[in-house]
Amino acid sequence: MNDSPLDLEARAHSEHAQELRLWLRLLTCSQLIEKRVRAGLREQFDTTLPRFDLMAQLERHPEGLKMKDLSHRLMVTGGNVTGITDQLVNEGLVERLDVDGDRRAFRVALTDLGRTTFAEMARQHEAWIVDAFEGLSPRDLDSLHKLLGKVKAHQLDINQRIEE
Amino acid sequence: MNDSPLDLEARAHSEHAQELRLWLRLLTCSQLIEKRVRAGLREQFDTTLPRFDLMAQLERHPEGLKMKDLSHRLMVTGGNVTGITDQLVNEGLVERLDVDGDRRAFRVALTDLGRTTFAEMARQHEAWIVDAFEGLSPRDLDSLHKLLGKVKAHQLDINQRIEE
DNA sequence: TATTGTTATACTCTATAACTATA
DNA sequence: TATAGTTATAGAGTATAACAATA
Repeated sequence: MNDSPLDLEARAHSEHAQELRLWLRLLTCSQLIEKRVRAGLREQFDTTLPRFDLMAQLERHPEGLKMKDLSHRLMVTGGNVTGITDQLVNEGLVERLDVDGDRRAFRVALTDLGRTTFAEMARQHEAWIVDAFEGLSPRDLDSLHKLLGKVKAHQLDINQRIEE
Repeated sequence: MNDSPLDLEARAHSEHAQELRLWLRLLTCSQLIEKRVRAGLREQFDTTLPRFDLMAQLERHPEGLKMKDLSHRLMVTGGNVTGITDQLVNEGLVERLDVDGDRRAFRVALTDLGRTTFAEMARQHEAWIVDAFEGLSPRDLDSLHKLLGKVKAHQLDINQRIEE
């Protein structure tokens, strides 16, 4: 498969070099970890990250989530959620349940099989992630989390401005 | 298009909650920024991130890069590089040049048009990135860069072990 | 009229494997 | 035999837009 280094960080060269370098490093880190997670999900569970993410959302909402909520939470458009949900329904991991008082919508929820399957995947997923941050002290983890919190807050801020 | 928050961070709940939360936040941040960059490249330049990344590599190597080097640097397999390169060649942004002493290979390099086109894109790209990290002080930027440096080093470390 | 969800379509990116041509 | 690159294929993910059913 892929080799190692990737020279993505190579393209920083202006007065805003600091921001560019940071972005490229951020992108590199998340791509490297994400590649590992995707590969693991495919090899060990024959599944994909979007499917895992959808199930993760449902695990936190045992009563189920409407398609629209899923679409919003997963940051993808409706048609995609339909597709992924269909796959999971076909495999018996997920089911569509009625919503009282709105016959257009329904709740998507994990089945028993879905719950036990997800538990296994989540356990393994956790191990990959712990491994990914192995080199960092608890203090580092905390600093990183806080700094990224600022970044995230600013992004959501921008998005909100755009939506209005 | 997409709304705002995304509840991806919702799935953290074990003794390793710290690592999981960090990963989900890291993923969220890079996805939010990446979405903005992709949208901008599409809307303003009718191009894509992989194409931009390929051109960015070439800009740093005016003498050109071999397909294999590009494949390695961009972390994708050879067939993909052929495809993206073909597109860029068709649009006159990039060209394939001979390599002395190896008639199997050639150098891919930016054309004059490619160079001026890329310069424009890079200028805009930089503005998006600066904007994305607007809320952070130079000190924050630096801390973040260093911490992510540890993460990256560890990932490359793991990859190396796997390759051997 | 607006909303929920589906369907149909098209495009990009990706990996894999078989292939050609050089080395 | 090994390497550089291409081709062919298949699959995942995405957005868009038109559509049906219900509110």
